[in-house]
Amino acid sequence: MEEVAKVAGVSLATVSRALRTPEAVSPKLRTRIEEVSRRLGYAPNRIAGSLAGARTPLIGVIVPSLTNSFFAGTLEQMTTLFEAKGYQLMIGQHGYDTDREERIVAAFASWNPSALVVTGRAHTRNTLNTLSSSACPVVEMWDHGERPLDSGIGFSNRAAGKLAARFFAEQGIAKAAFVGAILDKDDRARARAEGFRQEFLHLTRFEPLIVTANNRELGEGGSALKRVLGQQPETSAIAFSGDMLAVGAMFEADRIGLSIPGDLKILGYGDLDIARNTNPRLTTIRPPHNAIGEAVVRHVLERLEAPDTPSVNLDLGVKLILRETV
Amino acid sequence: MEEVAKVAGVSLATVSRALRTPEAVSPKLRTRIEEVSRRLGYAPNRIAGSLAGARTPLIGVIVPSLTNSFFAGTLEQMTTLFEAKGYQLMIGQHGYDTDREERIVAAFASWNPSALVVTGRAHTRNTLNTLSSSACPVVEMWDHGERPLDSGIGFSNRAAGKLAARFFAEQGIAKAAFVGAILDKDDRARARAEGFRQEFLHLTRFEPLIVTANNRELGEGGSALKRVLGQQPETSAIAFSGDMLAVGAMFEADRIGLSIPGDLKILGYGDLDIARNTNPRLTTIRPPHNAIGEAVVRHVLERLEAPDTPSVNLDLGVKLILRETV
DNA sequence: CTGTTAGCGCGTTCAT
DNA sequence: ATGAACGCGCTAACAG
Repeated sequence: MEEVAKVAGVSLATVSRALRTPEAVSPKLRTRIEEVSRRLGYAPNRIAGSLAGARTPLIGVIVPSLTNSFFAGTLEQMTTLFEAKGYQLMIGQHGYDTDREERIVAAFASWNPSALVVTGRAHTRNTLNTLSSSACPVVEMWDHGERPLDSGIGFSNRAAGKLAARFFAEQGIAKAAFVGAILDKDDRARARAEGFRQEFLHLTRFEPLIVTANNRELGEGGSALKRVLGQQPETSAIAFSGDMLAVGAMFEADRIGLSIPGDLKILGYGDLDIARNTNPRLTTIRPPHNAIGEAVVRHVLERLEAPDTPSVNLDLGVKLILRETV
Repeated sequence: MEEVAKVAGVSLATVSRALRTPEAVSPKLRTRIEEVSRRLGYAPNRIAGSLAGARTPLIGVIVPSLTNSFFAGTLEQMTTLFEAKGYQLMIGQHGYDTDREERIVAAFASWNPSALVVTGRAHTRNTLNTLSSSACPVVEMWDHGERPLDSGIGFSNRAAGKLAARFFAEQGIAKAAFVGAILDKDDRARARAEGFRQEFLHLTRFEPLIVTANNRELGEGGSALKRVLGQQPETSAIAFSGDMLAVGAMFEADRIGLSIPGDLKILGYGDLDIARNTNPRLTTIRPPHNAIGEAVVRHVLERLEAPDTPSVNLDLGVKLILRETV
């Protein structure tokens, strides 16, 4: 910057202003400075800039997994929307491990980000402390419940589970099952399972079978189906914690000669692209995936532009997409 | 930090040392300082630290898309491996837009990262300039070719296309097609398409049909199949630029009563989890996805630990996974 | 509108 | 082994 200033014949401060707040510099100097800094290939040092300015254009976003297409989608959306406003996403991933989350949150907070976005509502004490003592807006996304730390934007996973149970109960199903991926670690999937169990029991007086899958991929859907049928042969309907598991079960059903929905009804969750392309097409519950990313960005931007904007706690709801597997 | 120093009754420098290089401080003071800083919830300011230290623990990684499961997988892997060494990933995504890439690279470079990892070999002049003038190691991943900017770790997409063509040619196929997603933007998919076309033409003297799909999802695979059959009804084998497209085509084939591989042979690319679960199971080409992430991390770590480590240019190769759709 | 000056919070010499 | 002092590159006040 010193060199630019020297060549352009101005002071350091003017160079800084010309690049940071061009409207505060006379057009003549501005163009000259811009020209010189381009010619010299000058790139401002963000680190020094933020040290002096006490704020970075960084938004920390922490998700459990990057390969989970929901989070990948949210991140892709947020990246694009924030980029347009000059913010840059700092992405963290903890693999459903709250201790790892704690370390990542601490690391992110030390960068003085403009905002911090985390997934879900289950955090360690320390995470909570770090989050609440950081000066920036904090958003908990992808879940909904009472009293978020700061702002909450998502939907009730428990309600999603209940919706599935109610749907099955209305069809007069007595023997149902819920297959969930890593229910021990994924508290949102667990909330759906729990909502399903409670509501189904409440409405039908039958206790549904709950089965845990080891991951959210197709192969596990197939083997989970076998386990369900082994433990509860009369099962006539299964709800899954993800579309991929559901599709895996459909493939497996095909292999063992079960017809869908005749012999077995299948309900997915996610409404991924694949859901409207299988044969038969998959009935599924759609979370507000696009709405979440948009709402988070909009809210954070508002808070950043008008710091007195109040926190929010939004429930964006879920939707049953009726197709052909139920 | 000042507060910690005061409470512990030492100087700022000693606090810094106790936290940064504990072995340089007497055990007594060290434990006292650690205790105090924990009690006070002191979190060092990374920004100030890097300004003084002239290097950040940040690794910039730029991919075209986060929802593409290959890149998501590589990122997830890299996140975990780098995290274990105290590095933090800074992730960027440009949606196959080289101008956006240029801006992201510039933004990342201004953070003084420890390393910069980009996807592919096609970049704008400015990107190339920024990259080569940044002091850190630079890795171009997911593709292979002559003379990378600094280090290259990937495989030859052209060779992958040729492999598919050779495989079809050996089966005596005359009417073949290649369906690729966004071939206008994704230069790696285009390299596969081009390799396929050249090799198939070379071996059979038949020009294959090349069709572009608008995205890499299942729905597009189905409609691409219809387009292929419309333009070249005698097509007996199709290679796809992605497994999801291939599976979409399989579903569509099922709907229109085409049997696979009897009436139509299908070859995927990616070897996603779904490939070994469809009925019939999908024959596909597997890129070295896990090997890429690992190799990038290993190489970057080596360069960081021993700065005189030479650059590399690795071709990790692809593999044909023979299953039941060909 | 422009220049001068004072830090931002820490790592790192250099003395001691 | 410890402390004092400097400076990393820039932005924000202030003065002119």
